[in-house]
Amino acid sequence: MTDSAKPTLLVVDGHSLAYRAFFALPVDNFTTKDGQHTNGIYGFLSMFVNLLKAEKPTHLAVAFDTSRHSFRTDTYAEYKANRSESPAEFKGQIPLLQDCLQAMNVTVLTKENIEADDILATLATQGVALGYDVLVCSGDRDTIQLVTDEVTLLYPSVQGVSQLKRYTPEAVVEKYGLPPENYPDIAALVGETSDNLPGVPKVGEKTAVKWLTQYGSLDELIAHADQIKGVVGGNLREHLDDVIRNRSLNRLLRDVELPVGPAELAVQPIDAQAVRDIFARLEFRTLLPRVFELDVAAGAESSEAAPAAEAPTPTDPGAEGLAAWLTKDEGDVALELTVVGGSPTRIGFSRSAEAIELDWSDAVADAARPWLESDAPKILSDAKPRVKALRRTGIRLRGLSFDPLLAGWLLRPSFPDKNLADLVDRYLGEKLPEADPSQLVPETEGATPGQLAWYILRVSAALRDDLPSPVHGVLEDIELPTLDTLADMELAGVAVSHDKLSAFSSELGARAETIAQAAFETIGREVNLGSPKQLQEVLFEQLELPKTRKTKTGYSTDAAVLADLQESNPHPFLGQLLQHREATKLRQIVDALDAAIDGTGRVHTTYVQTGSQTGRLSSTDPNLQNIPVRNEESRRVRGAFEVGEGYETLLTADYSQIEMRIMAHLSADPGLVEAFNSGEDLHRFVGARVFGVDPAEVTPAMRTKVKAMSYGLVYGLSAFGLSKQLRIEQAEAKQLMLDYFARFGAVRDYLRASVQQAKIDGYTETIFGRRRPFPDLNSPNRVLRENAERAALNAPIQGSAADIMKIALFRIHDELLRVGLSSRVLLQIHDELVVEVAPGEWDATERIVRERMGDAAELTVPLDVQIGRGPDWDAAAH
DNA sequence: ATCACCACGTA
DNA sequence: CGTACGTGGTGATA
Repeated sequence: MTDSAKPTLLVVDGHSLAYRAFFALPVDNFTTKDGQHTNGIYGFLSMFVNLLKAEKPTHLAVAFDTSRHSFRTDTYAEYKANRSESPAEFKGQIPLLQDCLQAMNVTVLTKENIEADDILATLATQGVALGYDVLVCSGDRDTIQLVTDEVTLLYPSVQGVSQLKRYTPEAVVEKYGLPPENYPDIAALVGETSDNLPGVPKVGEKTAVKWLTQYGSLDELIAHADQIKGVVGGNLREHLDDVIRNRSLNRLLRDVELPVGPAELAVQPIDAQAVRDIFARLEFRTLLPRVFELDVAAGAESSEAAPAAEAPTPTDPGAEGLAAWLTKDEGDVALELTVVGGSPTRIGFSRSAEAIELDWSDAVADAARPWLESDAPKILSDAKPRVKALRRTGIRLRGLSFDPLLAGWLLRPSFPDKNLADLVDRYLGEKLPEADPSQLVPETEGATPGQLAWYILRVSAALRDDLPSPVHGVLEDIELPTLDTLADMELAGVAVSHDKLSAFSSELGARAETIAQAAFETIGREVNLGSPKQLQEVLFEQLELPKTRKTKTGYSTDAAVLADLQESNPHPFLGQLLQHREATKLRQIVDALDAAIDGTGRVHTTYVQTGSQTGRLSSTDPNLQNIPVRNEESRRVRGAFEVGEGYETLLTADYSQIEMRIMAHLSADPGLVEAFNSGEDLHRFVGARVFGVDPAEVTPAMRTKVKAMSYGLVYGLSAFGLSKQLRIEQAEAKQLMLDYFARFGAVRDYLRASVQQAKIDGYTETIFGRRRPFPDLNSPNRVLRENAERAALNAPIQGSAADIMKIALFRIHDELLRVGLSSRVLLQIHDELVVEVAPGEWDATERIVRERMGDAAELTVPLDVQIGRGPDWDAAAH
């Protein structure tokens, strides 16, 4: 605040300042990994933060133009007409800048047909009337007319936006020789090139000031225009109309109707989480502390500093008191289990404002067991590892009713919060007390299990309020049952033969070595064949092969590129390199898998339930969803996945063409629906339609083409991409697409409509109500927008397939348990399941798997399930 | 130690 | 200029 007790109102022209920043900052340094330019946003915010820090306004607003069209262009069509269209890269930054300001709780004002400076003029006038000191910050000279004793203009100097010159009445007089209210007169005479307002020829600032001083005002000057001598006098008389027009156009409106007045513009605390979110998206790092510092300096009651409700101090009811506490029927219970090395060590519970906690012991386990195994609803955060830990102690937890981590992912699958602390921060605006891990004796105590349970309870209530009902349905009907199933699958693991793997590894290692030596022989020196950098030297400098596809750091040496090179410029090194890559890659997979085998000969992956944006699972440590299958040799890895001891055989089951079936269902395309109901091979059927021949006459080449086209559809493939994949001319690819859509037009219509709907809703939805937001669908940045369009096209299809598989998976799991079979599901690979079948259970298991996969969803086309049987994964494939 | 990048495995 | 993932090596940073 200024020395006086007067409030200070700061009004800023966002458009003109961001525009200056846009040209002042090099775009190369301000582009996110997605390709979004941020130089204008960054430059503006940097200047803005400095401004707030220096001036400490009590009231604040930022105004923007809505378009280049305004009431001024209505009166004078050429107004600003000479300005080149502002670049799309700039325009795209404005909405994001406004998002930033919104996150900082700064009022953003715009008005149709009104320029930002008119909004500034209006607020300045109203502010003065209310007795405020006013600061106007604009890059438009016309705002000089606003300067008075109470209104100071901050104008960016030519050096850049960070340097602001203060225009007080004295400063204006010093610079222009006339008081601020006369500046528009000067401008009217001189003209304003940037606004396409021509003035009087040969008249510059000097002459204008001389005349205005002499006659006292523009009106007087015009009245005595005939007295002015010389060429300039004649020019003035000839251009009087221009001068009058200029003067009327450069007068700023001071009575624009606005939704808020200065009094409602009091500076607000920032929304810390929103600022973090948007800054993370824009990849602003250094700006974040500067903005937060500002908040604290202003003494604003920031959300960070908001007095958080105090976590209760948990009591220990003892094993005796525990059962009684748990069976009180008084509302939701959250529980937190501390797990160390896969076993429970401590357990905490919370109900409303109460919290209890106990060390884990047999007595505690026995006291809690009836409740844990009952249907009574339970809330756990990151439940899967805790469910697993309990299961290891022989307790099968039931009644899981909510997991805030899953709920948070369903709500924002693109930015999943990693842990409870993130959720507490985002949904409660509080800091979860955490022990400082860097200190042996932490200064701050971490929350105890009982307190964590209390936080889980509250954060879950907040999340429940935010979950749209279809999304809540996905949580309850799909994700929670799936979680339970995954816990069992991970615990079971899959038997993998160390002997097979180590033999294979040695073979591959020896082969890689032989190939490497031969390759070194070929090029006459030894290089690291695993280093793309060194390979580029060999290929493009030493061997002088033609340069290939560019990457960020040079030229690509990937397999597709090498194969192309081999065709155009055959060289023995290329083949050797490809073979070496194949052998080392395979060995790496084999070794990683081997290393993951536990003491009982089994490998336990971890399924990350929040691991994708579409609803699929992901698999880590090790990833068992990318085990090779595409060529004969690599399938030996699958051969190492064996039926475990005590079991009879492996069963594999997969959905055939599930994504195309979902397309048929969603688009209701009569041709595609018929294809699936006819029982004919899909690609043969489609090929027959597209090429107008009998199914029997569809050649392999035709089948390959429509197959690529069908699969490509699901990903938003372009004619360009299709031509590249099929190695055909773009024109032919284009024609293929036309022929395809001539027969299956409803597919194209559906895909178009689905993206269109997503643009309106801001998200896509699967058949079961899973949503995925797409903020970039309306982005002016073409790369960003088109990427979002393809992802949005794919999301409902891939996501619905994921939903269907999850439903089938947990129903199979549950039914196997319910009917008392020992057979168990081990792996899920998106559209495939691997099941370990106990002796004598083949028929029953096969029937359950087939039926539950087949009826997991009611579509207009059947869900086809292929089942195979064998002693190992490779042999069980059909 | 940590990160970005390339390359490559799967559905 | 084809969606969704995870892993491991290299080479540059800290």
